[in-house]
Amino acid sequence: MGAQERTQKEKLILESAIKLFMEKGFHATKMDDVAKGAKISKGLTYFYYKNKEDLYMAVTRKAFEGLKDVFREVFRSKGKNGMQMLVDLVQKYLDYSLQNRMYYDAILNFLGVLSLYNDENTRQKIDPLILESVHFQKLLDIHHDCGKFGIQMVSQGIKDGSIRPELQPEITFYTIWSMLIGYERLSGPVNYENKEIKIHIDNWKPGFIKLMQDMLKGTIQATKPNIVQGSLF
Amino acid sequence: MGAQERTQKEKLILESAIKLFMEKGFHATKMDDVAKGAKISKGLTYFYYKNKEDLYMAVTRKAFEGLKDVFREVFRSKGKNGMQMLVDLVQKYLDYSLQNRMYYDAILNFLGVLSLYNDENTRQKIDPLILESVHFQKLLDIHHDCGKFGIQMVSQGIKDGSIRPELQPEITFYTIWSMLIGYERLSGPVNYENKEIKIHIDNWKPGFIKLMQDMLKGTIQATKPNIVQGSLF
DNA sequence: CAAAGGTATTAAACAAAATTCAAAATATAG
DNA sequence: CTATATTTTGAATTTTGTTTAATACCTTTG
Repeated sequence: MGAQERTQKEKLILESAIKLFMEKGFHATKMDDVAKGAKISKGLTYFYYKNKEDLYMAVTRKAFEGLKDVFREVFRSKGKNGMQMLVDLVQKYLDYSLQNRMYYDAILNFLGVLSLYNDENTRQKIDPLILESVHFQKLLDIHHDCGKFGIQMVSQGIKDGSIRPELQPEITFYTIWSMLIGYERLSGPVNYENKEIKIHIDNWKPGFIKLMQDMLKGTIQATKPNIVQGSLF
Repeated sequence: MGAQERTQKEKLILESAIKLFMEKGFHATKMDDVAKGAKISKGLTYFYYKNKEDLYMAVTRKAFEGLKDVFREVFRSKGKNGMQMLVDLVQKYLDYSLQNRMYYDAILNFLGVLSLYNDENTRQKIDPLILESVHFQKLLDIHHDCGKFGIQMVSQGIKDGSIRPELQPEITFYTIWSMLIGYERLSGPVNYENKEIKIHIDNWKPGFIKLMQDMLKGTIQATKPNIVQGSLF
């Protein structure tokens, strides 16, 4: 069996895992089911993936690679100034995170682990199986690349004058990324008491993007006031 | 044994669980250890908590109650306008999330579950044990209360003129909350290649808060430009 | 006060699922 | 075509969450 066939099998297992994780989530998915889905024996999954955590890291890697594609695609697109790139990024990022919930859960989980990893005092709290995974190492790079793309977009915006010059690219980009991460967690319909008003992704997103733009622009042009209108409290 | 003694035992178990979750995390903590820590038999933990998930929900509840205290405390503090309240909230929220990492993980996990819960199509993907937990129901209320506090702060700021009037309180508050959620996930030292510059919580936070303020204020007063200085790309 | 009934507690049994392993099948190379 | 390495399997093992049957304890009441 050549390396091609090997990766072939690896892919089969990965695809089975992705399908099941999407349907039932990580914990409800049994290694038995993954094997069945890939039409192999359970033991063989352990030949290609060290353990369930390693398999999850492989899934996470695929998820984060997809997100990195979003960053790259936006960054490579021609004829946009920095601000336009960032608005575009926000749109596409949110689309990706909301349309691939399981993937995004995986990314978020990785970011939590990363946060522990970057601090020597907390590193030992990470499940050793995660650190042993080859995919974890790759994820560090992918995360780094995304940050680099984003920071460059802000820098670009400062250079071309679409973003106010006193901003620091790193801090600014990380703040935007923070917003994006939280958005997905909070989105979805939220009911407020017996009132029928819901804060829903569909009517929240434009306001969210506008706020981000306001944050980056030098001057804010006031639109018509909108005070109590539509407000619950 | 009266109700007091009962809650006494419940607390003992909860405290043991919290201690262990903080030290080793949820998965690495075994029900056996929890029981040992509370100096009771393993079986008894199942008398007071239906299952491990239920116990985790109890921990999450304690975590979210602590966060709600932060919201309430800020909201009740006198002599502040809306903007000052929000800046205060951001400071205290980040302190809380960074000083209680395990608690915050639990809250974030709950927010993820909530996001599934609020959408009828995804609700069935939630582990039934979570939905059965009494603590889950309480968490819905606590989450709601936090939102209410935050939205009221923004409303207050619009009324007293410290926040620009065209903003919608709900959307604005949820956007701020998004930022806060993401901040914790991204914080910690991040290394960029061989350069020794790190984006660290300590030097990121002031810039983060400034950006949030800029977003809410009607006019942005430019400070001295800071373009390439300290920027990596 | 003693029997009855409920509540709390334990230790052992059970079950589910991840992981390991020894043996068998298959492929590859000399 | 034989020897060696790689792949694959199914069963054994282990770990750990959960259930249960038996026991101790406490409270009420006749």
